[in-house]
Amino acid sequence: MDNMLVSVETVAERAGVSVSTVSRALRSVPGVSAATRKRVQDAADALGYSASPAASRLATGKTMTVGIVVPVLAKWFFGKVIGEATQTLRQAGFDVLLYELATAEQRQRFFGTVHLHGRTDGVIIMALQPSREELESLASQGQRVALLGAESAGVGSVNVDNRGAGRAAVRHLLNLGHQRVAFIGIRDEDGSNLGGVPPLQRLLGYRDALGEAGLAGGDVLEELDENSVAGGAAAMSRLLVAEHAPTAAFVASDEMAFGVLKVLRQAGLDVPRDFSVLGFDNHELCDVVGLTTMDHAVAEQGRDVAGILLDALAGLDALDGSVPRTLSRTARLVIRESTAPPRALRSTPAGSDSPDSAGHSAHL
Amino acid sequence: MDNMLVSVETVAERAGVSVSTVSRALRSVPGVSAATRKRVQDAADALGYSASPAASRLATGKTMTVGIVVPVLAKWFFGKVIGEATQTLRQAGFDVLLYELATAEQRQRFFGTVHLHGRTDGVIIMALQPSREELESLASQGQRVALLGAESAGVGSVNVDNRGAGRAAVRHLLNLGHQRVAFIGIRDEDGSNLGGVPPLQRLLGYRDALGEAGLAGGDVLEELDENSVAGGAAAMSRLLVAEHAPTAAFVASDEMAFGVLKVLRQAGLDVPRDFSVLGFDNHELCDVVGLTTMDHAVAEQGRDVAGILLDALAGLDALDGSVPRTLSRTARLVIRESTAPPRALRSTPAGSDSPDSAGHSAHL
DNA sequence: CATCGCCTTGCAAGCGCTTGCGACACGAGC
DNA sequence: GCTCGTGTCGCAAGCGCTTGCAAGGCGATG
Repeated sequence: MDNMLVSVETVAERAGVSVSTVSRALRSVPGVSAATRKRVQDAADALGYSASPAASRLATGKTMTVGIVVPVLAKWFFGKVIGEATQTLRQAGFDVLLYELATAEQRQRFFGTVHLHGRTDGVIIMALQPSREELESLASQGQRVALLGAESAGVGSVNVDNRGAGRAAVRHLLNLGHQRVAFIGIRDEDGSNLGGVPPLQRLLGYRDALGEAGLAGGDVLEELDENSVAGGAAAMSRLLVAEHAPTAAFVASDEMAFGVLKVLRQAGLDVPRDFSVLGFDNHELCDVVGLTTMDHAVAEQGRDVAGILLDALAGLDALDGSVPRTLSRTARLVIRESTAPPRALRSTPAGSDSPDSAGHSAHL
Repeated sequence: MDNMLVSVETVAERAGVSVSTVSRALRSVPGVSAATRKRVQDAADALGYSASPAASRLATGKTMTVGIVVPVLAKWFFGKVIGEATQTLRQAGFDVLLYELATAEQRQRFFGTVHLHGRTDGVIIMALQPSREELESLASQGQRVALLGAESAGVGSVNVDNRGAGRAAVRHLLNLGHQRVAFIGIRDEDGSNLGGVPPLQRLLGYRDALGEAGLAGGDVLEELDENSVAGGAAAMSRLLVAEHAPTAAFVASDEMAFGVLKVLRQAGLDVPRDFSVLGFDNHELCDVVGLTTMDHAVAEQGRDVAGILLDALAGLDALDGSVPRTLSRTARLVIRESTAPPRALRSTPAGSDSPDSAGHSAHL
């Protein structure tokens, strides 16, 4: 209830002990009898005391804060994963400092200067592949690091098997009978590698599947664009004018897939009758539009990466040079209404299935 | 380049001055000649020096950090608005600490204890209506406050005219000829008032419009549920079994509207031929599904609320007791393909318009 | 009964920065 | 030539907490 005027001293006086005892008692440091500890605790409660973080940070060197770095906040994936991570971190008593590195210039500035030192004990870097020097810079600032959607030797990370997932996704399309399957992927914005590694892995998985099916020889049906509805739409538009247009597409993100669905609709093509679309993320709106996609347990990833950083932070004290944990999960196919066999393969002649066979077509 | 070992002293030695001069020079405090200032600056740069935030916080009492409090992160609206706000804050040299208050219990704990004191200089509270005591608690912790989606005397805030917007939305439906317009709103989760004031205002606007049109007498067509796709779907399902089902609905959030569209589709009803839907937010996916909605410039709101807090923080020094700024913006209708005159009013007999008149129907 | 060791507690020295105040040098004004 | 003001700078006292170390009290031990 009281305000900023209460300091250790006030508590010490009220409890009739020294400040050092107060400090020890409140932090459960051994060396204080249960009786005094309780007395101190009561006094602190009564006064509404809360230790000044600045002072204890200065004295201990620990900030009990971790940073989370993301390329962009206003995307479902990041909101979700940050939300989960912060809950986990908060439970462990950590505050979280947020850094959005939207442009290459911001990224440059962030890694180029000593900013984190004394602000955070560790940092979670999401969907950004830090270079060796960048990691070293962080280490020299005393930061523990955990990566999500990236990997680096000696650094804890959580990943999904994007290549395997890409392959599985395309296999599904192939198994349905599609011969011409396109890939719509994420292009790095402004030249830098903001796109990250996962998108590339998905592309490789796509090629894997095509190669295994003996379909690698044909003309390439790979289109990259920015990771957004508009980007997906633009990419699909380009595909529509290809010499031999595809009958299905594996899209590297659900948001882009939404754009793809939009363009297909505008083109008068029915999904999945005329064209199949398979996304990636299992975005919360997939269910609404009936998009088949690859789910990679986004919430769990957030929890995992937070846990890994917490481990690394704990390992600071336990001086066993334990290697940081690295997790990899495999994505799973979620079938909805945007994928089906290609038209040519239907048992009934084209057009015989009613245009509005409700419940069997995607809804965009 | 160097690490944590550089402190003011190192810089002072290298520049051949005292630590106090270094401190003043680096912070552009008057009382240092241009020559020495440059010398100090060079020395600091050469050493890669960066002042320990903990130490300067302890000494000055200012943290150069602001907190952002949101009820949930994984929603498009919050991601967007936080993103914009953090950019603005960072430009002003502030770090941002993130607090997600997902449950009533977390909210209780957050406001019930002195947590912010010494951690942040101010806090932006989003979509949460803080009580008088809660605000006083924050003030006693030395926090400046700015609100988004809430109002309180003496506190800066940004708001949209939700009531006017609700009224405008319903007017649009009424003008199209709808007689039975439903309202689907946001219900507070777990009993607390997490729903906030804006949803209530939208409901009042709905009633305003109905009243003005002389339609207030009929049976109530108001359904509340949680702010999510599922919630919207559930609410719409309930409306479908009403004695006299509505022909249009104004939905208090786009996400809920998506759920509404989903249920309508499942029920075999065409939007907008059989039913009109009007949402709220102008969610980035509205364009994809063709949802008519009320736009309230989300990004601008983020920038505005950050600016207001920044002003309040600056006003700390300038001791004119200037009243905090309060902004209110009006939403605007964005027409897409989910609204149209009710079936009964069509110029052509029912059914004569082809079922797949592309470009004129919503796509869910 | 004296001694030793352990458990509690307090003292005081920092942690790295900021800032009021005094010291000093210099040019101006009488 | 002396005083005074202005502009630069350094000294040292904190800011509020943590922690190594020493002091004191106690029961256990020989």
